[in-house]
Amino acid sequence: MPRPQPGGRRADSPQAGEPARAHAISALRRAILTGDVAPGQRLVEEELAGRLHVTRASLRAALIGLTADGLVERVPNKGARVRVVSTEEAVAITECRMALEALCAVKAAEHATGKQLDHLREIGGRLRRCVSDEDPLKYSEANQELHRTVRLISGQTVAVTLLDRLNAQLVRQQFQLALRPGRPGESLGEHLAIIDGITRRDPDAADKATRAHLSSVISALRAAGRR
Amino acid sequence: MPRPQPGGRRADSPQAGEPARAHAISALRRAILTGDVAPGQRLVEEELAGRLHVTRASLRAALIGLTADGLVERVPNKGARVRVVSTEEAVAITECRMALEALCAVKAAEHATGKQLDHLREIGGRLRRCVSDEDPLKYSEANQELHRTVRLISGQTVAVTLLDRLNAQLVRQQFQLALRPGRPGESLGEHLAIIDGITRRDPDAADKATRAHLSSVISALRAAGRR
DNA sequence: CGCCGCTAGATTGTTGACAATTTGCCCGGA
DNA sequence: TCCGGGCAAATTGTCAACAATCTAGCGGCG
Repeated sequence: MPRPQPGGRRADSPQAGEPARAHAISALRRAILTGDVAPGQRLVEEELAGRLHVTRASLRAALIGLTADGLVERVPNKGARVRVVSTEEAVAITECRMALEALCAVKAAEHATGKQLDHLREIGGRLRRCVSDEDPLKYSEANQELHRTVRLISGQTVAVTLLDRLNAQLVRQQFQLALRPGRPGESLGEHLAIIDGITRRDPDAADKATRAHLSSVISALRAAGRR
Repeated sequence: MPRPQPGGRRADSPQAGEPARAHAISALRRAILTGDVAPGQRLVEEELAGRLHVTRASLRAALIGLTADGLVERVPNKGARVRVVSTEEAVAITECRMALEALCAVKAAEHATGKQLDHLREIGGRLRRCVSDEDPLKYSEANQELHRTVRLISGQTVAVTLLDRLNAQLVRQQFQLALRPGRPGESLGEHLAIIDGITRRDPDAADKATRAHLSSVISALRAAGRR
């Protein structure tokens, strides 16, 4: 039965448009990001199509889209696999993040509203609390929100789009990093420095703080990759 | 010769793999970049498929790929159009370029081989000659090669990939810019400064020169957009 | 005379079947 | 035993037809 009745289907894909393709994309993306499908694993079109209740054509379109996002690798006539990012690639990606996030931080420092600055300060307080409570998961969460907020304030939609793509490729590494004991406390000062630079409306300080933070992330990535 | 089938398609699409899709992508991309199809123009699947001698499925896959590259805009159930980049968007894109090209310039200054430096100097000489000959087309060409070479030397494959995408969206604007009288002479100094910084292996100078150059490009974009 | 619903055309989204390519395996021979 | 040809299964690439959706023009009604 190709038509799942209104009550049926999954509990997702709410929006209309290209239902099958959109559903396939979001489901696959989620599966990759959460690790439900392992990196390097083959993605056989027919099998996945069956599992997601879409046709091969729709799933193929989804694979093409995810390939552009860097989450999937496709080689002609051989098939698609979940992309594996080596430590070196992760470092290179983070270097690009450094350049782009610094740009966002500068712009954020230049034209943030008072309300937005309050939000940043609030996040800073939350980060502090998470460290003293030794809650790495919540810390990682607040961390993500910090970066996201800085981007939002910057208003650099192009840079934000690029950053979102880059970050999606690193979720696994970042997750591992966040769980390393001591890491949150290590990065807290760097995060606070970024917030400080922006709230003081000092673009240069925000730039330097962002770069310092991501340099530290690169060191941590390298250290984690060596094991 | 790969395998010219007796039926004889067109005189192109030489490589194997996904012949139809690849052919459609390259043909469409070329058409968009050269302006054969105007920005904002609707891209009707059936019509294009017929023109390129591929089926709608293949062409649709190509459209999805080009959408990810930012060359095409697709809205569900309404169709695809050639993406138009406003002046503001062009500026935002160039700001991202600034961040990423500066990164490449720094890396290039840090680890370029002597041979690569010779190549840069050779390009510098060519730029000078084009200005004194007042040949804006050749200048633009050499300009492109300069940026491409810097990226190549940097070895930052991730940044290069992003930059290629960003640049593809700007070809039209850059082309218009290059034809403005006086513009080549204006940017010559900036380009030479970039080359100088890299050949002197001075990352900081390369960084500053690259940013100065792209700031100038942004000014020129704004000026051109106001008319 | 102007506005609303409606039908018809055009266009996109989806489907299942067909063709081409790759890969692993089996079998015969040295 | 080891090697190579070639067959067969699996998988991807392509195709043409079908269904859903949107757009525009037209006639009826207030």
